[in-house]
Amino acid sequence: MTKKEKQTKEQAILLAAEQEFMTKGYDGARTTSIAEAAGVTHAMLHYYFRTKEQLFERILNEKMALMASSFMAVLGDPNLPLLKRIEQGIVNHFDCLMRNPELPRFIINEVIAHPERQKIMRENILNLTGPLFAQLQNDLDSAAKRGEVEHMDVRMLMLDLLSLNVLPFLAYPVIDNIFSDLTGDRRAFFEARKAESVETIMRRLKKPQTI
Amino acid sequence: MTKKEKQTKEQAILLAAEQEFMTKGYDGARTTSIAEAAGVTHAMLHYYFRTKEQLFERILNEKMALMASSFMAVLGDPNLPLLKRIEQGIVNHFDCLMRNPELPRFIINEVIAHPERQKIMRENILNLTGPLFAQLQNDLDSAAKRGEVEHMDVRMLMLDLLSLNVLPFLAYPVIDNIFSDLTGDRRAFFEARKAESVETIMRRLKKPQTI
DNA sequence: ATTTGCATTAACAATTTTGTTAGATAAATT
DNA sequence: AATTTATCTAACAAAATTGTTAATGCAAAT
Repeated sequence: MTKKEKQTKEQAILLAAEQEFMTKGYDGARTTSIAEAAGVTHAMLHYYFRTKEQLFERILNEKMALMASSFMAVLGDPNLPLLKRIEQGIVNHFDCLMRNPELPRFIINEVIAHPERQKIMRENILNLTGPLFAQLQNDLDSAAKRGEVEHMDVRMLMLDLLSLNVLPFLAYPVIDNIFSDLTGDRRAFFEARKAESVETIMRRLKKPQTI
Repeated sequence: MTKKEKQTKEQAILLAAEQEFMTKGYDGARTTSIAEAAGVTHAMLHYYFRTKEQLFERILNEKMALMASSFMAVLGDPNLPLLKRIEQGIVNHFDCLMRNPELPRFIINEVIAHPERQKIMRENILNLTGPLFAQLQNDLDSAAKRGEVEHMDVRMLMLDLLSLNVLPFLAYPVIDNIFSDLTGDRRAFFEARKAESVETIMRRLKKPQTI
């Protein structure tokens, strides 16, 4: 067997593991199912990755990086005017979620199941985004002083935004049961939600015009 | 052993099961841990509930009912003026979540893990809330015609509201890592989020005053 | 060509986890 | 009191699940 074919097998395991872990979580995933889906004996899985735990860490790290990049996306282009920038951030972030709809649920569940992983996450995300959030807070304050927007804590704004963007993905199967007619066309539903996120955040930020 | 003591044992198992299932989910829960936490032999667990699956169903049904009642809470008192009513709905719903912070995650995860349970949920929730949502849509339309609020699809409004209210609970451990200073005082954090939900939804609904 | 080292397999093993059962004990019913 | 029924325990059992290992094959390096 050539080197290329070896890499293919290892890759196949990683791919199958990603699928299994993302949909069933660590506890629900079975190493035998992963091996079977990858088309290899389950001994191979242990040969390449030692333990279920270590294989999982590979996937988790990958997804943590994705999570971090989604937090970067939300910040938008700092050269744009503030409101345009935030609108762009919302759209970027939402599009990122459309490409990775099960990402939030996976991260949340696994961080809660193993709180010791919170440290990894803090390092992965906070260090990258912390200074950028601070920068955005400055820009917000300036715009507020000029009367362009309401004065707001950037963290509260981010939470509003993340809530509106993330929950439809997190709770899709539940929403689908309650508002089935609304979600029938999945693509259209998410496009509508994206627009609604923008609208709601813009209204949260814009100063009401007084007479 | 008297009847009362028997009920106590059965109750102890249910209580321990609730704790275990809510925090670890079906896959992560162990019947032996439940029995141990309840202070009984694990044979007793099988004696009273036959299987892990059946014990789980008991807990799930209980939580589905709670979920349904939280959806009722969100609708508020129909006799209040529309905006007051919606504000009250948000606060009711949020308070309900404060008393049951892990409810949304539990329901979402278990419904996704076993899609056949979606039917149970539909019956539990949609039948109760469906007509009431339709009623609220009427009230919204009337108020919009009178120019008091923006015209909105009630389902989109509900999703905005549920998103803002639910996500802080769903993602608390993650948020806690990113905005640790904000969440340090857990109670204060949630009170602030409650107010923010109200503020954001009110701004989403109110017509901007034109000159 | 021989050696070296990685890749692979099949069989095995340990542990965990759920579930059962037969028999003992207590409670309720007659 | 005798009988019946429900509760309880300890031991056992089956299955699933993760992980190991010894033997084998194969490719590349020497």
